[in-house]
Amino acid sequence: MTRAQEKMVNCEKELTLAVIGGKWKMLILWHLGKKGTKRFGELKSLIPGITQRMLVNQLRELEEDHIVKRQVYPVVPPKVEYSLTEEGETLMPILDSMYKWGKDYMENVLQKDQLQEKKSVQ
Amino acid sequence: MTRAQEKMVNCEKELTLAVIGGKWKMLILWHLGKKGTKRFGELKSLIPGITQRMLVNQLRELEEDHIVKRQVYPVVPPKVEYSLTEEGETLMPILDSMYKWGKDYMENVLQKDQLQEKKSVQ
DNA sequence: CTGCATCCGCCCTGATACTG
DNA sequence: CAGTATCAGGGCGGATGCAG
Repeated sequence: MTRAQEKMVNCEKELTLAVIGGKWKMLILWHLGKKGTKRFGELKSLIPGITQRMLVNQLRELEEDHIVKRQVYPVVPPKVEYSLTEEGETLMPILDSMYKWGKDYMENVLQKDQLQEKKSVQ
Repeated sequence: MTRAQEKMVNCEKELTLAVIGGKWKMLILWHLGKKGTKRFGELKSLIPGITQRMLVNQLRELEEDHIVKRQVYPVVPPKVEYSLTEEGETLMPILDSMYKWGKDYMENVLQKDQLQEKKSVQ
């Protein structure tokens, strides 16, 4: 039983969520998908606020789920590159649509919320 | 600041995840989207394993995010109906694509995993 | 540079009992 | 029927220190 399978209980949607739902995973996938292969340190500086522990942790889970590929170069100092697998690439359309939905939602719904707050204050 | 906004830190994708990412939210949205308006008790029996506490909790958050509409009928015994808002309907394509991706992923990737496990056991 | 180990606090979740 | 109140447990995530 893989990591993702343990989380999927009711429906295949849950499986997808289990794969991309980690706190930092969408950001990692986004960078790897849009900008291609990245080194560990590059990812770390591309994602403000993430700790080393969490970056390693999330990458390991994505690797276990066959979404991200890890390439180690036996040099000193160490060099490790991460990239999307073919399966990982197939997630990008979903991330794109989630990005668009979130953007529209922020503009449409949340803006209205703020207007109503202002009204009720007056 | 709404519930969803508090969680969105880096990117609009995170906002979408904050809206649908609750443990039972996708299942709730799925049932309301595919089968239309449902009463509280109907939802509860449609989602095996969910507790009353969590069903109330997740519905309240979806309501706060303007994804689900709550209609109360002042009768005895109480009758409360839940349905998707217009904003909620716009989530359905994303849930559909997540369903499809999860299904493909399960067939392609996870099946291969199981084959490899069998090989390594032999 | 890239990681692992440990400790720890907090939130999410579940179980249970009670109510209008 | 449709909730609310309370308590307890577990896991996720942060901080820090060490290592190859």
